[in-house]
Amino acid sequence: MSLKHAILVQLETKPGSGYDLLQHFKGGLGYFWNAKHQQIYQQLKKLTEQEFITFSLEQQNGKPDKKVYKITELGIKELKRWLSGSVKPNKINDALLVKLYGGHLIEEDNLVNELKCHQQTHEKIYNNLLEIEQTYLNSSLPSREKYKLPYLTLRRGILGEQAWLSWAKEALQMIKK
Amino acid sequence: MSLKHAILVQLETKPGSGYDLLQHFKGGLGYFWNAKHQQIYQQLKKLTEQEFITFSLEQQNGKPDKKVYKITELGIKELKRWLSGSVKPNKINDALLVKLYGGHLIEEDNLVNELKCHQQTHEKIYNNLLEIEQTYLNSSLPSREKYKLPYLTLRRGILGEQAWLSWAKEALQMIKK
DNA sequence: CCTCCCATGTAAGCCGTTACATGATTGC
DNA sequence: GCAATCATGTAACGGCTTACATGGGAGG
Repeated sequence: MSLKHAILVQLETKPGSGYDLLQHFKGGLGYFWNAKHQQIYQQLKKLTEQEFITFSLEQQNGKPDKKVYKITELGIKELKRWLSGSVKPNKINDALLVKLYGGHLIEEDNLVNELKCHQQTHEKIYNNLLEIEQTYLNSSLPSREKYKLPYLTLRRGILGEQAWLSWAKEALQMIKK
Repeated sequence: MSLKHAILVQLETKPGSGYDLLQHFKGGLGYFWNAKHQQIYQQLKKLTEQEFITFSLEQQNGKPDKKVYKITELGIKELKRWLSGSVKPNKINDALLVKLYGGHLIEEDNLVNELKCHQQTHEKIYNNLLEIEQTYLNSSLPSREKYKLPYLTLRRGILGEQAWLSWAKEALQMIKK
């Protein structure tokens, strides 16, 4: 049930539309949570009903209208309540590993191709994260201080992807042998 | 929708009860998928209806009866079909990172404690995985060859946990500064 | 023309969690 | 006595995915 709180956290730092939130969830700093637009719009609706957020309509020229959401006092209270509680360690449900585990039932080429395909995806994400890190590291000291905690989530992404890529290299070598 | 296939993969290597499967999902080699008993029993029911698995009742002395499931020909066919397809990269939904991201709203001590608490959990998992690795590495060559692919999923776990622990160390240092 | 981007939603259905339920045995 | 382990399930609810739906503007 953290999508709600992931949205609240984002809106607390900066008001935005459902579409804006979606971009964040796709992009780098949204590394920590994934959501599709359908789910985001549904949650925004619920959060509005609960009065944790409000929205104002913004007209744009040449583009559709936007609903710009921002967090309310009540929303900040709820967010603080949630942040003060403890969260459960992340659980891992990785379909690729299920496939590997049962890999003896299929052709080796299939396995190798799948791994290489995933490797490419992870390399892209990794490079993307490194770019964002560079932007952070080149920013001013007060800015770096301000975004210290979000930067830590970025670091989690970077170290996680490094580990994934090391593993993939090792795995490909071992399969080919 | 991979829990079904995670179960099939497990039953393909060795028949077992719902309870046995649960232990696998909790223990080391089940690192790649998580499930609670309620969900496992439900899926076993569905898989039985679809005739991908069958079960036989086994009586035990001093313990409740067991339903020992095993995969059918049809089940193996279905499993091979699924294994031959491609799977999507894993998505990350990490509540701890959401909490960190919004950490400026709560006290630093809260954040540090939460991190340390998760650190302990991950250390336990890590040590557990290393133990299993030792058992694998000390096994006979034909055995090592046989469990080559499951071993790769174990390696994923080990490298993943190493990365997590490195990150946590870094994060704690950075927060305290 | 076709595709991508912007921007928002509804509805159906499966996936997963939480709560509830039972009952014997073993160890502290 | 109390908790843990073995062993299996049902029911309700909320989370998440997939499919369907609309509609204008920009660029190739």
